[in-house]
Amino acid sequence: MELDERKIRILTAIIQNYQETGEPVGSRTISRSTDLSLSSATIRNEMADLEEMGLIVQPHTSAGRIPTDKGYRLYVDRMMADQKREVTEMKDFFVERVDRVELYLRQMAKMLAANTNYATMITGPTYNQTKLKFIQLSRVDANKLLAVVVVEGNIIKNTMLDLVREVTEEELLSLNLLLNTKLNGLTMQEINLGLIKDLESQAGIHADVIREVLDAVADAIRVDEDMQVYTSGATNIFKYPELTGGDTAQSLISTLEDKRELRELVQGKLSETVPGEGIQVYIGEEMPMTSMRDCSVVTATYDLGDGMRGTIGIIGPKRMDYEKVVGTLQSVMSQLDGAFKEK
Amino acid sequence: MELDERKIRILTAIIQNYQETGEPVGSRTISRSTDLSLSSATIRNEMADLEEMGLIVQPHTSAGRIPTDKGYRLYVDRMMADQKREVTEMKDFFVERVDRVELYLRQMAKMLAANTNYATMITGPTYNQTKLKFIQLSRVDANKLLAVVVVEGNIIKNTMLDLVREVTEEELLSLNLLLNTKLNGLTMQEINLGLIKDLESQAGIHADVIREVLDAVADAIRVDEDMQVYTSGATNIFKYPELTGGDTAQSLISTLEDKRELRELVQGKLSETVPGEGIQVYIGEEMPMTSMRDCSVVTATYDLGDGMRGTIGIIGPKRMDYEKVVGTLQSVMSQLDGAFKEK
DNA sequence: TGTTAGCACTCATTCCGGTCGAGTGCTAAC
DNA sequence: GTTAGCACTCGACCGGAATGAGTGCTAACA
Repeated sequence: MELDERKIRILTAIIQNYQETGEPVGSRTISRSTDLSLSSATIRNEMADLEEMGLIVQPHTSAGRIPTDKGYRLYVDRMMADQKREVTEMKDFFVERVDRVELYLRQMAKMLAANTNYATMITGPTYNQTKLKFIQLSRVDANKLLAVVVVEGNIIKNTMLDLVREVTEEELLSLNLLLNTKLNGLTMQEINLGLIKDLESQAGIHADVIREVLDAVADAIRVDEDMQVYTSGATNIFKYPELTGGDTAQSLISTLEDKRELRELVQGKLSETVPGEGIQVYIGEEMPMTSMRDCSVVTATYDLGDGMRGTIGIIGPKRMDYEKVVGTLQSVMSQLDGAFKEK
Repeated sequence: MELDERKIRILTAIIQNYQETGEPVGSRTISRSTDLSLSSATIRNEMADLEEMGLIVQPHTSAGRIPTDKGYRLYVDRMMADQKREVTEMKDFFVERVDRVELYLRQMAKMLAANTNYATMITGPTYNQTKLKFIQLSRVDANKLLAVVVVEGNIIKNTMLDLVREVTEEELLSLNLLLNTKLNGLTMQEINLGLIKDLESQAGIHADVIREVLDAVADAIRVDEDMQVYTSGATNIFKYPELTGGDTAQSLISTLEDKRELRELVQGKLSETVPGEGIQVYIGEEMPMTSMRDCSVVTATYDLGDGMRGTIGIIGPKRMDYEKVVGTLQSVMSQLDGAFKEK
């Protein structure tokens, strides 16, 4: 079966109409709304073809047609290919510049949800490739040290560590000096066993302490476990009747609330993301999570500079306004790009 | 109208039955379920009295009765007066001891939600009365300082500050020493203008810098703005049909998601909480927020020691199991009590 | 060969009337 | 004061008729 220009225009018309109304769209509607000036009967013939091709279905006999996942996929792919997409302007897009990434991302999620009317999620950046900038050990109690670690982008992390062995004031001082001179500017990957051995021998204090300190440092900038996920606008999904029927709404909100699952998803996806464009669309069954089988998810990877990358996701019904969402995400990307980079 | 023992037993029976089923309860049901051995007709007479007193209503003619807010209030007040309440044991109540209060509270909220099947919220502690324990200024960049503030309970806060004026290494060293000796052990309230003047004169460096640093310290331990609120189990409300009808579920979840409103509520409530027992019950209309008009909220104030107090709230339908909830909260309170105190 | 008008058909939705049953209020008897 | 009996109310449920949007198919038309 040939997929000619007219069929595509009809498919597009169906998708766009369904996007607005959420109702199955009939042949008459298409016949009037498009500028093809074809009668409903002709449209019906074409629609029969489109259905045969698996791009649209009717939810029940004698109802209008709605697009299938495959239909959306075709539409989205064509849309993504059109590079002449204009960046949609955003209302109220003013996020105050703060030094806390966390707050920034939280606001960003909120803003995105308000602008798109979909649910949003945004993950904190991973620090994989990030360079250490500053390490400071301070005595807080007799046998309690506070380790403060600053990485590039001025992200601050800290942990408290209980010492098994006493450390003198002088040892602490030299340890601080040693750590800063040796580790500064290195990424986590670059701190290998050889370097650790090297440090241990040079420290002049017991190896246990060094080991403990390094563990704390690693702990402070650990990525997997406490990668934060911020969500917003979960209740937006109530705006789409096709998601509120049954318990899809409930399970969806559950997934958004319990961030663990989202985190795993993102970590799985992130690794396979192509570094290029970065914006990806997952439609219905393409999502691994069952709770999102009735949704589409658009993700984008942001880069705060210095290899600190995270993911933004927009979760909505399959009939979401892909064009707007992709545009919005691109505009956000450009805002985020290097937002925390040194000026 | 006299409220004798028998009426109270009937009211209690109605409330408890309604608690389980969520359906209006009829006279026959009461007649069989209680050990009063009265016929349904007698119960009907009593129920008519109870209705006249405004303790129960029928949702429509010829339906069973359900308790009113006033009825619940009576029930709860009597229950709270019974001090011989046994502490309900909790399943899976093992929160790993962590040094991060945040994580701890988050887990706590989750655990509570899982145990009670209601939605829960828990606020981070306020630091009003908290004493400073340790201050550390470190140079990160040429004109960027990192201020790390540790308060009692080993809560760590930090901010980055940009200096308008250069500070030498020696100045930094003496500043650290000065700050620690002068401010250690003081609460925020105790750092007044006289003390600041004193510091400025002793510092031997420009007053601007002192001012900037103190602002940063104040900023780091500021309480109002970024008091965190952790919620969990929001989707539990889907388990109660009377909350899912209409858009109450939606607006409820919205309120839980958008923590701002909760924060304001808690801040309002907290101030008027009597320091004694601490557990309070708000039924239906007693809540200031319209989105919670169909709910009851049970709150408790916890004390981590050193005056770090916060609030735990459990949000459920009016027919929530007050007895269990109050018991659970009390058990949690005893766990939390001084959990972060130095041993 | 592509397009269109007409027509019969399908099927979800809505409305309506009837039945059912749980529950009540009232009265009279115990 | 308690209970049995009875009429009454009203929501819930069910089945059928009416409605209407939308389709597929066929035949006519350009």
